[in-house]
Amino acid sequence: MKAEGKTKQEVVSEFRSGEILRAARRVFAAKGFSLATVDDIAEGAGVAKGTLYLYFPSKREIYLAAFREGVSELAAASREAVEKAGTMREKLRAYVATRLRYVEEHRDFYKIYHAEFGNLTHPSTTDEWFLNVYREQLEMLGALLREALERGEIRPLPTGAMASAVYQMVKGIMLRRILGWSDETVDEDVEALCEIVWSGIKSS
Amino acid sequence: MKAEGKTKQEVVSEFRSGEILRAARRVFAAKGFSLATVDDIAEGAGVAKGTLYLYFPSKREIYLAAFREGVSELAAASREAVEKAGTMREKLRAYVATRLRYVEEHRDFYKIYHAEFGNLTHPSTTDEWFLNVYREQLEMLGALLREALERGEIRPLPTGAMASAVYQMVKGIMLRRILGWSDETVDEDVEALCEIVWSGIKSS
DNA sequence: TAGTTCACTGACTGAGTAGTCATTCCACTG
DNA sequence: CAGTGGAATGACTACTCAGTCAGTGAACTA
Repeated sequence: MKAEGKTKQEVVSEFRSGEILRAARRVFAAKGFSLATVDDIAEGAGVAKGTLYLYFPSKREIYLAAFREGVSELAAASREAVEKAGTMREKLRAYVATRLRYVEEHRDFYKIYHAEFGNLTHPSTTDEWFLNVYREQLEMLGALLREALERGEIRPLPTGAMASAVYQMVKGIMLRRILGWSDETVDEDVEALCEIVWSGIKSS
Repeated sequence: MKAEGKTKQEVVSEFRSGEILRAARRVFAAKGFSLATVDDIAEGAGVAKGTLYLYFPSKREIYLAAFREGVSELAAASREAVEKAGTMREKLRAYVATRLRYVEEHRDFYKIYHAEFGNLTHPSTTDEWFLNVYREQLEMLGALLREALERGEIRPLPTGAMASAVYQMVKGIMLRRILGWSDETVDEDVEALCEIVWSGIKSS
């Protein structure tokens, strides 16, 4: 019972999983789930294919592990940013800024995340899980909007529709940046987006 | 040289291609490109697999044919609606309404269209083609916004970012409807969306 | 009626790939 | 240094599936 911190084995093991996930994210981002092969990932991680299966039970689980990490981080960061901010307008800006910045620094993650959205209408690879994540994300925005609505800060429009619109607007700007179609800096995009959204929903 | 209208063969041939494409759209919408099999489509169309290859050279071409038709229709309808409308605000409403209504009646198409967006960051199935379609769609919106900007109808924000935001907002509402998460009627969604967008961009 | 054509069929082929497992390698122990 | 256990390997298996093609039969033709 050598119970101090981490055993050597644990360290090595974590290092390996980490390397595998890094490689997986690169490969899945570049090719998508179906076209990426397990051999690609093994090669990218610098290990033999068999080794992958010592750490993960299947290709899908590798994918999910690579994906979940980012999704959780992004969701947590968004939530935290919103909670910290004061006024509705500040919350909005915090939300937009946090997400755009996160994606800017995790481009491989964004590509997977974005691709997975495409599967939302035919749940396959990630089954129900990601659908629920999306629902929760919208629900968080929805709750925020309902509160603001009660305080009369925003106009009386269906909050569900507003939440979808805001969420996807942000995602659209992310896509634009990833495709290299934006000349603006992140901050400029944040600024423009906040302007549009806030003018769009605030009570006049 | 029996050159009146269509020969019997042509009629039969068109009927077959039509049936195949209808089946293809159903299958691709339900499973996505990779998980859909050619056998699925053949079964859905009520013909043998070999028959598909009399009408289309490959799985990918079936997919593209099923996809292109809808994309072109939607793009044409959007453009036409916008051109017919008078003021900027009317153009916006025409754009939103046309698209939401089209998707409402072509749900299978929307699922393919939506899924294909996910591949935009790793061009594979549709290669460059769909990327260009998307670019053109944004460009149409962008041009519209630039004109309005020159006339001082909307506020001075980057038109590219605005176009992305608007486009994706509409797409987000489509997704919401397809997932069955919207209690609103199409017209109510159109109304809400127009409100948000117009308030968001019009000059104050 | 016998002959010809051709759309159609579906069993088959071959390529590609997820997952396995007998073997090798190496770090550590006594 | 010999012995041991477990991590790592990669050739191999089992399977899926896009695409093929020899064969069938129904509709025409002479």
